[in-house]
Amino acid sequence: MRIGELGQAAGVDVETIRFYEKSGLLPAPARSQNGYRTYGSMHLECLAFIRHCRALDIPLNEVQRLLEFIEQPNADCGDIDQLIDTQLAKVRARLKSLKALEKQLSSLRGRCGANHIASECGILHELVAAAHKEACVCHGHFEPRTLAT
Amino acid sequence: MRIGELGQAAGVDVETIRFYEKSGLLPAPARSQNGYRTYGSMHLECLAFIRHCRALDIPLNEVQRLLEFIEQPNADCGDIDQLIDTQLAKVRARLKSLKALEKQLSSLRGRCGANHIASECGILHELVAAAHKEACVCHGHFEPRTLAT
DNA sequence: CTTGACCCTGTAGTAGCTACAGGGTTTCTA
DNA sequence: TAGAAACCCTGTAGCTACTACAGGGTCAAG
Repeated sequence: MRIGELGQAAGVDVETIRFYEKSGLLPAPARSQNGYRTYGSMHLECLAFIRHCRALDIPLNEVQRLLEFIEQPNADCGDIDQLIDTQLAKVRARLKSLKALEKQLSSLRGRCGANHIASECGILHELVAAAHKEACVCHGHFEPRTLAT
Repeated sequence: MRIGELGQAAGVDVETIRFYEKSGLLPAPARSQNGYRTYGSMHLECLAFIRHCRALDIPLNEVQRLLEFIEQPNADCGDIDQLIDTQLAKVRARLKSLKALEKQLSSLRGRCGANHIASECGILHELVAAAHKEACVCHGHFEPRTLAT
């Protein structure tokens, strides 16, 4: 099948398919006489594998490694456990920081309940006040990245 | 103070500071004779404001708008509520999808508890099996993006 | 024959930084 | 004083994972 059909079958953009091929994830397929790519079911399964791993937020370079493991059934798979553990840790860390963020935003949201002009906006006041505290060098540094990963 | 001092005071990279100036968020400061930037406390507060909003995952274009509101105290601030609401909704959606992701990864992790070769890896088997199901066109499409936002 | 859909390669853009490259200025130490 | 290291400048490029052109070729249907 041609690339459009593959895309339809896997629910993936043709441009994404070409991207994966260029990235080395998806093997380059045979070409027909007019230069069009020609795919079989093996490519469809490979593409589905990639998309499934992406759904698990696994970075492309790690998906690459998993694909290599499939190619080499006798390789040691300790790294696969590690990979999933790493993903799990990342997800948990993000959950934690997002919960803190939700809490803060909710609190901030509670500061303004009705339309009025900017000078009376509780949200703005709070943001400015927070910045003022942070800009006071005797209070140390607020590390924003830590919170919002 | 010079850019390095400002960066130290706010806990921000000098390159990020230049980036913010270029992006129009941070006003361009005066320059000394040698071309070095010269900052005062107003810049420090502005920078702290930006970083605080970033910590709340507010996109830079929205931070820009908030800064404009501060400049125009008589402007209507209905949009600020909207902005925080939008952020809250985004955070909640992400929390939801990450929880589902954590659940899936935990389940997947449970499939492999000890070191063995790749052909015996429960994780790999599960990933391949999932891809096989997905690659079967009669089962419809699995939309990965929906899950992993 | 024409038109629209599909295909091709290569380039560029997204968001928010971060890291050079190449060169000028300042500060400190020997 | 000289030299080295730290700091400063502008401009460019890279990261991740796509996504969207631009410009041109191919195919199928009307």
